[in-house]
Amino acid sequence: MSPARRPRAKSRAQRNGKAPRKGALKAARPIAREQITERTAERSLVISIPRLFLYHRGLEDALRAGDKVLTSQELAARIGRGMSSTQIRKDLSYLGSFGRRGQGYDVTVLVKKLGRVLGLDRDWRIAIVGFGNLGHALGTFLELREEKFHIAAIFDSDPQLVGSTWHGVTIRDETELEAVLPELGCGIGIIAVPASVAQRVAERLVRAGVGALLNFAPVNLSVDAGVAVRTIDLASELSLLTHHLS
Amino acid sequence: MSPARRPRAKSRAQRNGKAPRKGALKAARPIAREQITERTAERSLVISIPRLFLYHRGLEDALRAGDKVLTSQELAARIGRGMSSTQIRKDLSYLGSFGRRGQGYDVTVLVKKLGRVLGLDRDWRIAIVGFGNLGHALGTFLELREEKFHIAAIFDSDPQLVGSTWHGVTIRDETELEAVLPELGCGIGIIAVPASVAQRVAERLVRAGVGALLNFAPVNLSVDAGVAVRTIDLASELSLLTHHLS
DNA sequence: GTATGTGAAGGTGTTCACAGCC
DNA sequence: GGCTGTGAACACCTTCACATAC
Repeated sequence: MSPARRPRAKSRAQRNGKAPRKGALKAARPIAREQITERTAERSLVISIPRLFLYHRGLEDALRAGDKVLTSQELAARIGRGMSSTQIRKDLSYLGSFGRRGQGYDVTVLVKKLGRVLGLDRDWRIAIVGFGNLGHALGTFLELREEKFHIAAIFDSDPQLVGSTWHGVTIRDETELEAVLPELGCGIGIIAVPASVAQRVAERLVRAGVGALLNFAPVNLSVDAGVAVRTIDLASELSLLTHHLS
Repeated sequence: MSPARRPRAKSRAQRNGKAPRKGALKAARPIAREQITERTAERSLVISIPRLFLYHRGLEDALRAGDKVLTSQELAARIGRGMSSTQIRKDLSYLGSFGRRGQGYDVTVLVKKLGRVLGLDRDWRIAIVGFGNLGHALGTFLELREEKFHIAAIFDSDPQLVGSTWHGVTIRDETELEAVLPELGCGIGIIAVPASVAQRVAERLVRAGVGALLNFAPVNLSVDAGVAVRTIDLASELSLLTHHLS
């Protein structure tokens, strides 16, 4: 370590003579007593997955625009809103070294790498439960716009709907869920049913082998640890916006 | 300060003789050089709005279940997933002292307080741009399920739709947006148009006086600071789930 | 020169531990 | 006894500053 290398304040470790703390990695933390909830299980550690999606989208845009090489600054500018080039470099460095110093990042290489990390290089089969207005709209949207996602099963409790087909998929009665779903190999379930039955539907989907749920009912689903849940609550989203307005 | 009050490690301030740091509040930070982006502007400071919505929903559930008083632990259990009672108490303490020590929180008082903070005690008028499958589903959902939100204007570019009415609202041509919208007093705009035109629609909504946007197009909208934007990107949500599965 | 990659510093949000009160 | 409210401790994530590489 050469002299004149640390013009900022002295490091905390130097000041108090303690060894750097990062090594321990929360080894012996006392287990929380007041809650049975398992301790998150998800280790996001510095790099955040949602941010990687932003990068991926930005890079895809750049690719469409014809860029072959992109610097972290250019990517940050493309993404906009508060993304710093440093943050991008830091995140990407956790996936390995893909850039060339002095040049930037090869767009195709990086898109491919991110795609693999994010699981975008595979196709996914989806089951929709609840094929009313919302379920129908979601299905249409995905079927038309997203090549990676295929609607492989549809369930509803409305006798008027059950039996008809939609884009080649037969709409089945909700009671058949456990019987039919396992052999269809759907990893993802979309819950577009009223709030009152959402929890029950979630449990049944999980029992049928679905490992991830996208929930549009305004309830906090509780499912086994190991099952991923994302809830999109339109009312909450709107309320967030109103909060900003007042 | 009595003796025997600090069994944990000595405070950083004590160890290195520095005064507590929290006072300064990032006063003279050098302005970022490499980006023109304005410095977030949003101060969330410890308490997070989305979390308050969780509390609000949990309390409403409790109210429906007949609870009059709730402890922070009970609320945490009701919300589930990684909410700690400490976190709840800390957040609520920023809004004032509403609990009774030894007892808990009065549910009705707290619901009302949170509702006021979150802007849930008012009605809101919404404009929907793009009335295809998704726009239609969103409109129906809100009209039927959410009393606080009223669809007050609908725009589409499809001549087949323009002119017809839906729940008493006439569907207008998108070109009329600037002419019609200002006098309808819509604070919120929902963007349910294809990604390719979303940015343009956003700009026009903002010019027509809309202060908050809920965007379903998979693009990062860039709008004036001061306009709130929430983007719900179904593809990204699904991709997040797939990441969990692989 | 330019841009990446990365330890260390710096802030921010969460958790702890306990005083205060019922 | 129980539960709230809160300063301080802590862990996490972001930003800085600079060595390294092109």
